[in-house]
Amino acid sequence: MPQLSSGGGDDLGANDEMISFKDEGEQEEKIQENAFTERDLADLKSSLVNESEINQSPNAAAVRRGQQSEQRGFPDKHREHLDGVSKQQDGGMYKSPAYPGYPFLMLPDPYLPNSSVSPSSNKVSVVQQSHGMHPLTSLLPYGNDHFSPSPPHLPTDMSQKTGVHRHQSQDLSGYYSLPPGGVGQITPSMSWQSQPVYPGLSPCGFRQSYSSNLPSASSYSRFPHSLMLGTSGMHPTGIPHPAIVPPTGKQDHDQYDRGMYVKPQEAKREKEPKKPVIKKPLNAFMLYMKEMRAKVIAECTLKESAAINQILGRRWHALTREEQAKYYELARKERQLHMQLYPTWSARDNYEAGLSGVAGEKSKADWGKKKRRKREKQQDSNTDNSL
DNA sequence: GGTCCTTTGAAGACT
DNA sequence: AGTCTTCAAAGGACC
Repeated sequence: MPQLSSGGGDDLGANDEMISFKDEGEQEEKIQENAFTERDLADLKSSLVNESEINQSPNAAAVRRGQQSEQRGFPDKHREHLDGVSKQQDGGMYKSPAYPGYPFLMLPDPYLPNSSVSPSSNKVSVVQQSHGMHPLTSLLPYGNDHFSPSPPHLPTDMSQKTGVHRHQSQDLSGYYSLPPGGVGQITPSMSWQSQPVYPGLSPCGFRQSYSSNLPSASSYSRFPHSLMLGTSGMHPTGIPHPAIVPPTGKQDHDQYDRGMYVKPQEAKREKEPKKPVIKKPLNAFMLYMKEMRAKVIAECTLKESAAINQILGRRWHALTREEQAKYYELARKERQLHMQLYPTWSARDNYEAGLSGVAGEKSKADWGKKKRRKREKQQDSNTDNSL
C-alpha cells in the first residue's frame, strides 16, 4: 500500500488548522497526531472535491467549502497548497487525470467479491482487507440480495426518466455485486476503539454545558443501530431501502420512527394512500455519525445529540483520509443506489413540503418560519461579528 | 407535540 | 456562476 502522507509527519500541524478546536479549550486538539490528521483531511477533502466535481465547477465547490471550512476553523488558505502537496505525497492516489470520474473508481473495491483490485489499483489501497465484517456494514442496511449484479427489477435505462436531471450513473453492477457480507469487507484501519482519536484523553470533548449526568448503562442497549435494520423500507421493486418510508405502518427500526411515518391515527384519517416519503441518501458524515454515535454515547455517557454531534464532527475532522474515504465512497454508493431505486426522486421532493403529512405535519408556513429564523440568526451573528 | 440544537455534505433554490 | 438554504440522523431540552 502506498504510503500516504499520514505517516510522514512532515509539515505537521499547520497551526491554524486547529483554530476551531482551540476555542473549545480542549487539550486534545493540541496533540500532534491530530495535526497531521487534519492535514490529511484537508488533502482528502480537496481530492474528493476535485475528483467528484471535476466536471462541474471545482472552483465553486472549493470556494464554498472554503467558506464553510473557514467558519469551522478549517482554513482553506492552505487548501491549494495541500492539494499540490497531497498529489505529490499520495503517490498517485489522486494524481491520475486518466480517471475523470470518482477517485475511488481506482480503488480496489471492497464491495466486490475477492475485493479484487482494479487494474489501476496499484495507485492506492485505501482499503485494506479484513477478515471479518466491517463496521460499515451497518451503513448499508440494504439486504445483500439487492446488491446482486444488475438487479433485474431495475430499469435498464435510467436515462429514460424525465424531469430529473442527474448525472449518468456508472454501471453499478460492479458496485452492488456483493457477496453475502461483502460490504463488511471494507475495512480495517477503522480501529477507533483501539485508536482513540484523542489518545490519552477522554474521548468526550464537548462543552461542559453538554455534559450529562445520565447513566450510561443503557446507552448501548437503547441505541438504534443501523446494523439492526431489518428489511423495512421496502421499495415497490422489492428492494429494501432505508430511504423509503412506507405510507403506513410502522417500520421496525427506530430509524423510521421519527418524523417519517404517517401516524396510525393519521393514516386512518387519511384514506388516500400517502405517497411514500423517500428520504435523502445519507452523506459521508451522516454515515459516519450513524456508525459512531453509539460508541460516543457509550464513551461519553451522553445522550444529547447536539453534543454528540459536536464530538462526532471533531472526530470526523480527525479521521485520516483513508478513513474518511471509506465513508465518502459509501455515501457515493448510497447515492447511486438511491438514484437507481428512485430515478425520479429529487431532494426537492422533501423541500418546502417538509415531509408534510408524514409526521411533522410541517406546513409551508412552518418551513417559512424556520427559514426566517435561520436568516435572522445569521443576521444576528453577522451583527455580532461586525461589532 | 413541535421545534431547536449540533454536525457535515449533497443538492436544490436563489441572486 | 456563485451563494444561500434545506435536509438527511439523533434524542434530549425546551416551550
